[in-house]
Amino acid sequence: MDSDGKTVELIERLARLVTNEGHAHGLKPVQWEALRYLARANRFSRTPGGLTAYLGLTKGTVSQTLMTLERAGLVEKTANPGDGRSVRLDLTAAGAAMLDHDGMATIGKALEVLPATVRADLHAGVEALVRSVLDLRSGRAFGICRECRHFAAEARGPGLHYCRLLQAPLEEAEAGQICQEQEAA
Amino acid sequence: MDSDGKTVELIERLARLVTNEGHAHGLKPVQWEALRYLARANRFSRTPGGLTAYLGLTKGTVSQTLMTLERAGLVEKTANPGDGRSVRLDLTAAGAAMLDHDGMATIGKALEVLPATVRADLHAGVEALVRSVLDLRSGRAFGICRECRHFAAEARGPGLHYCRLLQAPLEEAEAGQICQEQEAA
DNA sequence: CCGTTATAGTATCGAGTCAATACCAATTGA
DNA sequence: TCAATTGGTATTGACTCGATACTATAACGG
Repeated sequence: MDSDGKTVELIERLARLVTNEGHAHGLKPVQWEALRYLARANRFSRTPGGLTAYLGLTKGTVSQTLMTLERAGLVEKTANPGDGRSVRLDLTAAGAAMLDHDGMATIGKALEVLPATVRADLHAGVEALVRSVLDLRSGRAFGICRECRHFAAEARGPGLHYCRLLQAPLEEAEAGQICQEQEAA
Repeated sequence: MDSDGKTVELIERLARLVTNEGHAHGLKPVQWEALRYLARANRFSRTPGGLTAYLGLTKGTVSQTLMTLERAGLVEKTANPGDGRSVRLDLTAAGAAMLDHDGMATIGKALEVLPATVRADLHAGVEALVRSVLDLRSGRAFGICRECRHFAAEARGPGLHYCRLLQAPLEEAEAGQICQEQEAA
């Protein structure tokens, strides 16, 4: 029981270490998170609303963060054809290049040093914990498209998949991105 | 493929979930971290400098946060006898009571749901990772007094320990607190 | 069709974080 | 004794963040 308390303390500490990494290159932790999200999310999820749900913040806050990133030339907004209310977000070349200097690489390096079994256990444990927290909070999983129950593999020919929920064709590359709507198969 | 990369993404997500918990009762995430630190740290470490090292921030920032907490009546400052520069920090009764509403309990709840083996593996993994990151960054461990190489158990009689580094007697309760100076035995 | 309601996003405000810089007072030490 | 170090505060500017209020587009129900 108190072992759980210790675990919580360690997780708290780890979280602080992670946000500490987020102050490189004049950006803020949340701005890095936004860039990383936009690099990983599919076109249905690269919107202010998607980012808001991912970060668990209010839309006003996220709107401000995106304005800052747009002013800095790291993110581009384009109107969403088909829904005049919605905005499509994309990393600019500068935004993508910025990710090469992502401080989270430090965490990756610290991970590499650990024995393979510890890494595997850690991965499984964090995955289970994230799922568990999201459950408690009824948050979205933001899992990978391919692992979704709405995903129809090769429904339109070789390498041409389909999303039954959004009724949209999916290219091979998109199947590996994260999606707002994802629900485990 | 890059299983480590996925782990880093999960850790990033977990860190975000943790900071999301930090907005209860009108406090900010960092303020909660300060309260938790002050509840766990021994008297040698309950100073602005100790908190600064723990959080990995600059001393100016921490000074501001402490002023806010002091104004809110959650933290008390007293002069440190023996060193006129230093300030001793203590939780007030209100500060200690505030910790009963700590949002990190949500993480603890999410943890409880997991199978015991997963919890144990997670604990070991996070512990190893935190250590590894601190190593890379040459940060202090802030481990528990009793597990320090400067700790002399029962050096002054039953339940009366001693710190060889600070040359100070330690009561039983203090042996379980975290310390700024801690170095693994 | 038209009005109601829901959805996507922006505007503004106030409190606070945060790094950077500059600063002060007490301590250390050559 | 007088410089360097250490512990902490003050100030500034950019930004986060929740709250609230607002606009515009879309969906729906009669």
